[in-house]
Amino acid sequence: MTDATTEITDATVSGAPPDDCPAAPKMRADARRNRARIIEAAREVFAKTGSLTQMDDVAAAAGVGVGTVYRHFPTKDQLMGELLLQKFEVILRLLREARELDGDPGERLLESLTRCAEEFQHDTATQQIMSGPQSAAVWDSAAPTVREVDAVSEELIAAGQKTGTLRADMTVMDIRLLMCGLASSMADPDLNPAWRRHMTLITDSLRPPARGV
Amino acid sequence: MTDATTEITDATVSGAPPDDCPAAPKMRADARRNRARIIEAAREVFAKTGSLTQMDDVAAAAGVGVGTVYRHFPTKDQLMGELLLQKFEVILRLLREARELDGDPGERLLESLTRCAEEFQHDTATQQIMSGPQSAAVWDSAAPTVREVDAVSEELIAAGQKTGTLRADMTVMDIRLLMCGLASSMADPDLNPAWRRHMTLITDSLRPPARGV
Amino acid sequence: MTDATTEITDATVSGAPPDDCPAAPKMRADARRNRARIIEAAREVFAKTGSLTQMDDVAAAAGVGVGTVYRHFPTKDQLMGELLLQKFEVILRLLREARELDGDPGERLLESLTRCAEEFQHDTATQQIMSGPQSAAVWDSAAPTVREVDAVSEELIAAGQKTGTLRADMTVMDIRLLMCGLASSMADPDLNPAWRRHMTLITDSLRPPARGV
Amino acid sequence: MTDATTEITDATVSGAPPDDCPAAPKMRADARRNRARIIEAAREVFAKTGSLTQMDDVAAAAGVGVGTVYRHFPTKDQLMGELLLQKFEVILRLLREARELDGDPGERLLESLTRCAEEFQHDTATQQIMSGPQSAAVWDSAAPTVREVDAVSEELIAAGQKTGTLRADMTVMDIRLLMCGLASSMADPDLNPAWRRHMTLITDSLRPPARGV
DNA sequence: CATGAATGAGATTTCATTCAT
DNA sequence: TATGAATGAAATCTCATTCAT
Repeated sequence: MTDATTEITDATVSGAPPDDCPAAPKMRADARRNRARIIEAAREVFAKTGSLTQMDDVAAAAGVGVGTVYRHFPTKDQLMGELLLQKFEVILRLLREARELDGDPGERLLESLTRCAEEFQHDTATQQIMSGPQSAAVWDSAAPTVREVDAVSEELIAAGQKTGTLRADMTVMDIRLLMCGLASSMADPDLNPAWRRHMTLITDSLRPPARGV
Repeated sequence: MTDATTEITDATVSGAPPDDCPAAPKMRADARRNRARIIEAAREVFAKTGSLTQMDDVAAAAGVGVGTVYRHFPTKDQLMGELLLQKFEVILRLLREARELDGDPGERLLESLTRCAEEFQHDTATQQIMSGPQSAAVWDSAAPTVREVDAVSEELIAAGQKTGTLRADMTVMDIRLLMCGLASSMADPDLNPAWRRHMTLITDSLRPPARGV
Repeated sequence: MTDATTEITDATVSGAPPDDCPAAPKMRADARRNRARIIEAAREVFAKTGSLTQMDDVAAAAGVGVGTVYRHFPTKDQLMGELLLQKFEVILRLLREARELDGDPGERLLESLTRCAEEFQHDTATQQIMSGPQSAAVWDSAAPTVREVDAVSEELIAAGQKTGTLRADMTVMDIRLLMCGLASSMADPDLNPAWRRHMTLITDSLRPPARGV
Repeated sequence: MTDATTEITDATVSGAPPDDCPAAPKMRADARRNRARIIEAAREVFAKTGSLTQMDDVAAAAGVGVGTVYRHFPTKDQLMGELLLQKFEVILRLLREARELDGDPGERLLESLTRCAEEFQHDTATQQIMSGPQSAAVWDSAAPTVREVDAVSEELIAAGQKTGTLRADMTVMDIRLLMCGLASSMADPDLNPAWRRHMTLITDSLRPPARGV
């Protein structure tokens, strides 16, 4: 990873709390610790139980009272949004890494899609949020990161199309469609075990088709 | 198509209420009318509100009391299951028709997948039920039809593989994965308009990939 | 049984529908048949399920529609009242028979209390009605018969006190208290098997106590 | 009575919440206050409306929301169970006191039965719960106390039989049968005023009958 | 600030009773 | 007249969110 990437990553990924939220840099030490514990606990319990997880469960898992959870995330949607944001920050990092690596950019993109999928693999909540009909508010805080993800993707797509690895008509929309679909099949216990097969089909559909575009 | 097949299709698709349900052939005229209204209303309101739709809303939309809804569908899951069942009956019919038509069976299959998708296109209810995380009971009544769908699909896949239209490693599981994914992206208002593009990608991914299986 | 008794029994017991009810002597043959079937079915299903039996169940057991049940018994309470009435008619008959028999009247009374209990033994509904807090309406139609039962009881008590078999301070109220209590313990699945023991205690408590009244 | 026994009695009777319930000693002051208010309100409203009392009514009577009632008693059965438990704790105390007193143990037992009855006298709720057909779960939390009551009763019975005060064939089951019966007649507004008479009959039936066992 | 008790608007489901067929 | 479909007022229980301690 280059320095440039690291800088961007740090600024965008790590701290990055929503402005209206007491996660500002000057947060008290214990508050920051609590916030971290809550997010960690939320990730685990949402991953297990999906979006029907209750706020009380998150609080219990974090070892704090519900009130504390609400102090940091005034809404269940905002808490889920934070989890989503963090996932997309990881995704963004993966794509940026792919962009910096040597080798065919198309292949790099396809490989990082698989890596992204691996991030979802055990995270029921993210699967459900990505696939399902959630309240729009969940996406609010992740939106800027999603836009960055799209930007990096576009670069990679363009480069991959030049080398002929990716189909000429491919756009970021394709990635959204397919990854949304993947998340959905992953969220289904029956289909989840076959997710790598699904990934293969997705990958193949993004290469130039045998019969031409 | 043979007469026998047609008969079976008709018999299975049109009436086809679950055995334990008051939709038996000899239902009273008004009851049958109400049942139809409830299903229609359910489809509409589920499309609007998603799976968090309430039974009261269905009843109100159908212009009947809740009790009436419950008389016809003793459980919310069973009502959702009925919506699913009806869609799958249509799908089954489409696939059977494809099987009987002349021309390359692989192409027939791919075309009928598109036709199936057209069935979902405006049916947010089914999209959400298919893509979302539902209690398993929702699938109960549709299960036999789903199995028949799989059976017909398998025939078409085998034939399509012989003529080289479909990839050699394709199975019905692929269809499930991809169609579940399609339903999911369709259910997202942002992605829905691009569903034909999603369908194209799906179709392409089921043909033999350029680089071989 | 003497003729006199038979006459009374016939008049009081068999026909005897409440005045506001279409069970009047001039009921149509099929209506009378239906009424009988309903009562019979109600007795069985109430005996099994107790007072939480539903009207639909009664109708189903009788092989008629709910509407028909309601034609004969405008209220669940009235249907239960009819069952109660019939039980008390049997009780009345038993007590009258006791009165006519030879031998010590006190012993006759105590024996018929046991016989009455045998009538309840398998009839959960009557047990519950007698012991539990039911809507007063249930007792309405049985009330006159209950009064007759009391009258006969009083005769037997007086006679039994003369021969010294029954305690001198005994009244019909004692019977009510004790039989209500018996019904209650019978209604409890744990206590029910011991009901004959309960009966023994009851019987003993109605004889002159060892230490005098 | 030894000091130890007294201590245990106190410990068991006063606080004594079920272990799985938020009534643990370290409950917040307001929570404990609310819990007490709920129990008190429940007793009143159950006394009035019987076991068809609704949780909403209890909540309203206690001046709290339904949610609060459910926080303390996750089930209606558990709430009723608590009422029962508290009564049986009083009963247990009465019997233990009887065991420690001087004088004939049989007489002590019979007297404490009357005292127990006095506890029910104005508590329609307990009367109905004891006499009526309740779901078995209602008895769950009181079960251990009931067993202790039985144990103490057995001691007293054995001692009372030795002195000839109690009938030779008496068992705890007799007490259950008779007290269940008493509760039932008490619950009936018509019979309630005569409950002391009922108690007399019960007492007499537990002494050796004149004609021998 | 943290806590977790309290809130109360629903959510699903039941069932005595009514009424169109 | 008989039928059984329709009714809808409860009843129990849940859970995101608030607020007193």
